[in-house]
Amino acid sequence: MAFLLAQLGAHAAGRFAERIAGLDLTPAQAGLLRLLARTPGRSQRELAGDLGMPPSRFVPFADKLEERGLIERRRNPDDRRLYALHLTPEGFGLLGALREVATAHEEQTCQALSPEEHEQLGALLRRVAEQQGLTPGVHPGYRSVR
Amino acid sequence: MAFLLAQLGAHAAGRFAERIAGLDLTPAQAGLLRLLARTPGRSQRELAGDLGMPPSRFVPFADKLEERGLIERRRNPDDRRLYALHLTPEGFGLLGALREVATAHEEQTCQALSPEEHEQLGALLRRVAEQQGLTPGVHPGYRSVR
DNA sequence: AATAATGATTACAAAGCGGAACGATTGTCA
DNA sequence: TGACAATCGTTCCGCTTTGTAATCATTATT
Repeated sequence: MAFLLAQLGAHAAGRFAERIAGLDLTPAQAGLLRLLARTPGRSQRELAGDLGMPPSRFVPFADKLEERGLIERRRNPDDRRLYALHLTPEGFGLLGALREVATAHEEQTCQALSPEEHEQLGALLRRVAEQQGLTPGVHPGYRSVR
Repeated sequence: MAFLLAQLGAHAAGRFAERIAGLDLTPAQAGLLRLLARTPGRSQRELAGDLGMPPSRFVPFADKLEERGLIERRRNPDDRRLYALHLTPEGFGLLGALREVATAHEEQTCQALSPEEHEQLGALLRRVAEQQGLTPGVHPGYRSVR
């Protein structure tokens, strides 16, 4: 059943990747936008950690989003070593489109379930996730498997 | 909740990968052993398709397992173009160890649930998987996301 | 004031990826 | 029967992705 979980998880992740490709986003990019929406102003190293990538790789990764005008690097006056990353207004706009895609994806994925079962499944998964020590909203699948 | 599914799936897959690393196996390698245990004698192209990798990449992939004496390429007398892949006795032996790891992984993953809930979760996931058109036992996560 | 530690960045080598092309074998069809 | 297309396994190759180590600027430590 853990196999089922991995199988379905990969399937859901794959379908989601296809959908957001229409917005010209990869799953990792969407993950960063989501992280910035929830907690703005964090340093690149922190964010890289949450996304599971080495800091060296985060730099060109953030560059692309900055060039597209979706995120912004602001200097931290208290500590000029680190940047504070923020969403631009364009970034917030794209985040809105992202949410729409996410809810459509949600519906399509759980099509087989009644609303009650849907809720039931969510409750069970949350219990498992919590016991496993997963941080809500942080997706460990962006990084390779070690 | 589709996000939760992907998150948990990646987590489960990652932990499983760590476990079987002790057997010097990657998830894809374990997947091939499992496929061969269920249906021996299939061609490389078929197996590559199930694992979601191009045939060109399957060759060195199978080479490693053959060098370790876990699988065997037998010529098909009826059609000498294709090989028939089989598990060796050593391969069966390792498969046994693999099953033990899998059940331990299963237990550890669903620790938070009672036996009834465990069964309940499995039933829900199977319903979703079937409706989504997933082939039982075939893990789409070995291939990159398209 | 000197040295260590931290964040962002660059440089670079290694591995992984899939498509195209090739030889061997088999199917098709006139 | 013979020519041609199709299939399987394999090799080749360019491209991308990956993580580690070195570098520079800034801050903490002593």
